[in-house]
Amino acid sequence: MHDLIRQAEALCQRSGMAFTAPRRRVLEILAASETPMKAYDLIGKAGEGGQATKPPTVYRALDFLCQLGLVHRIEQDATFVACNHAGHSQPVALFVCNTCLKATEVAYDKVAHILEEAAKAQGFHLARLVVEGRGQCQECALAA
Amino acid sequence: MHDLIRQAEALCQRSGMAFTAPRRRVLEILAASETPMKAYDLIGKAGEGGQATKPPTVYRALDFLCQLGLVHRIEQDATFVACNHAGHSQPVALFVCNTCLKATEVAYDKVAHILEEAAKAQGFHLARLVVEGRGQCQECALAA
DNA sequence: CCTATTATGTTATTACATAACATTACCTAT
DNA sequence: ATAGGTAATGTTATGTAATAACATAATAGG
Repeated sequence: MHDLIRQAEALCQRSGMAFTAPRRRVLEILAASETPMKAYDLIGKAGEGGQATKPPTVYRALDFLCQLGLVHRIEQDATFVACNHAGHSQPVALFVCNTCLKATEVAYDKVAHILEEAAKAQGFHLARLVVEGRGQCQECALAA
Repeated sequence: MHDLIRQAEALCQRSGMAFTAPRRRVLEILAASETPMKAYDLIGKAGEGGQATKPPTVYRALDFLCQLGLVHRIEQDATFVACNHAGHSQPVALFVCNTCLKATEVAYDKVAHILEEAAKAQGFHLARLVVEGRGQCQECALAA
């Protein structure tokens, strides 16, 4: 979990990007969270000493972290989650449990490939792909 | 294009649901649009005689139409598009062109299947799947 | 040290969506 | 026919998500 912060530092160093205080705080909060978070929950906690901060501060940090692949945005419900496989940004699918709300991250190379082919068959060139699911995770299924 | 309206009528009749005026108007506007529309564009046009109406009116109609599979919500940018394959709601992927903004709908049974297997391998039971893409369509690629 | 660049701070606003409650339309059982 | 239930719409207000626009500060390269 602190791994993620160290990886972020390393990644920024290599790319010549600044791992500034707001970026660090947003990533720390997300990394510490069990579940994906809404932007305004972050806004309420990402200031100095856990205080509230302003929306643009958080949204800019999120944009930055998403571009680096350190954070993923879940489009279905506009939430954000820290990435497990920090850095090496392979395509991932995100499955969110309707019960515990935790997100499971899954690599999906083969699927991406099939979709690219399907798109290509229609002459469509894919630049970005979003694959998300909702359902029930194993733990919650067993608990039920 | 009026096909879609007729299919909607038939579908509602069969299911015992009412194809009311606001639902019809929202579907008509979406069916006539080349590109996916934002909710507030619909709110500006879905009233009697093309006048503006209130948000809940439109959001309720959209929920209804989405549940019936007559309309799809594109999660990436919170837009709505009329469905081509009205009624028989097989899973679809939506590819949006960054240039002309039109959405291409593609069936993806095989992909859905693979993803279900991938999820199952982690004990995750998928209830809903979102597959969306961004890129460039054939026409815009040729025009460039 | 100056200046271009990159990032943050700040204020205000725009865009997206729903809660809560009142009202209307329609069906059906008596 | 009509009372009562159900499903849908109308209405008001508010909650939630995101960005525009401009000012200020930090930093790196010449």
